[in-house]
Amino acid sequence: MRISSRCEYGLRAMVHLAAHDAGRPVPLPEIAAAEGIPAPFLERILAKLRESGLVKATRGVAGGYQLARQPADIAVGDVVTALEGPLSLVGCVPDDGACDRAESCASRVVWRKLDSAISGALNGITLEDLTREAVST
Amino acid sequence: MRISSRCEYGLRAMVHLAAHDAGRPVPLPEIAAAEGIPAPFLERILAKLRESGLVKATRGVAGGYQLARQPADIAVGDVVTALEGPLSLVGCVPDDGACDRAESCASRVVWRKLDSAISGALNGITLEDLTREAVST
DNA sequence: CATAATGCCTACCTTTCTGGTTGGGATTAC
DNA sequence: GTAATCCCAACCAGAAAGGTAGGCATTATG
Repeated sequence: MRISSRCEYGLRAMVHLAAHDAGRPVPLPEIAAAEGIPAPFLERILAKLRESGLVKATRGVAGGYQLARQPADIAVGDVVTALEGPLSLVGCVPDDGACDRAESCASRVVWRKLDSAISGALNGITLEDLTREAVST
Repeated sequence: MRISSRCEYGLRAMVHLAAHDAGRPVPLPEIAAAEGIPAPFLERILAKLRESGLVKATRGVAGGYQLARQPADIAVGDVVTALEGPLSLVGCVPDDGACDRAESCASRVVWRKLDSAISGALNGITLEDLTREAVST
């Protein structure tokens, strides 16, 4: 159970955008260089974030990416969900019909609790919280 | 971010052992049949659990598996750690030297918090807690 | 002892995911 | 028109997941 690079990169990029927001869009190569992320890879990550409505892109020469909402309105959970799909850890937690064994339901208690612990942790932190902690360069 | 079948199967097997403990070892095929787990796959899972000292095996005709400790002394986190390796989600959380970027350290706050939320949830539930909830067949 | 039930071990296989790269387009400020 | 930028689709190597096959070691029982 490990966080994927995609997810880590995505969050770092979002924090970068939150910290370097000065009205103008931030070009992808700049983010990639500052964060040490392979540019083509970051491109696909930002594409997902754009499809999920978390960032907006401006094309053309002075283009780049910007947060679509205020940093205080974007939770870390939003970013992770956009990149990794639903936070749910096991199929039977959201779906009540997938579980037909008695013992299975016993362990289900665990996954359900784990699920809420994770969502709680991730949804309780916003990008604004993170920029406060970052060394603003 | 999804719980692996290995982990789910392992926990179910452990709950089964906790619920069906009558002094005699429970043979693997019995667990496999009761829980709907492919026997050869379960075999490797139990091997890991045995190496981690969570179950003990008896060979020979009336052999099988038993919990190595009392159900109240085995946390779900023990099982997950045995099967999935350390619970840590990202390399830089335990290792202080792996992180050289300022922004990276900002997101580190997230992973650290997530880490403790997960460990808290998993270490707070024991097998005994789970057998209390299971329909004891 | 022979046999059958069991645990133990190694190797293999297929599918999917991860983390990338390549290369070419479309848009737009200058 | 040109250069910077976003957009997109295809491809690729390596690892992991999930599972299978087959054989060896141990032991209770007749």
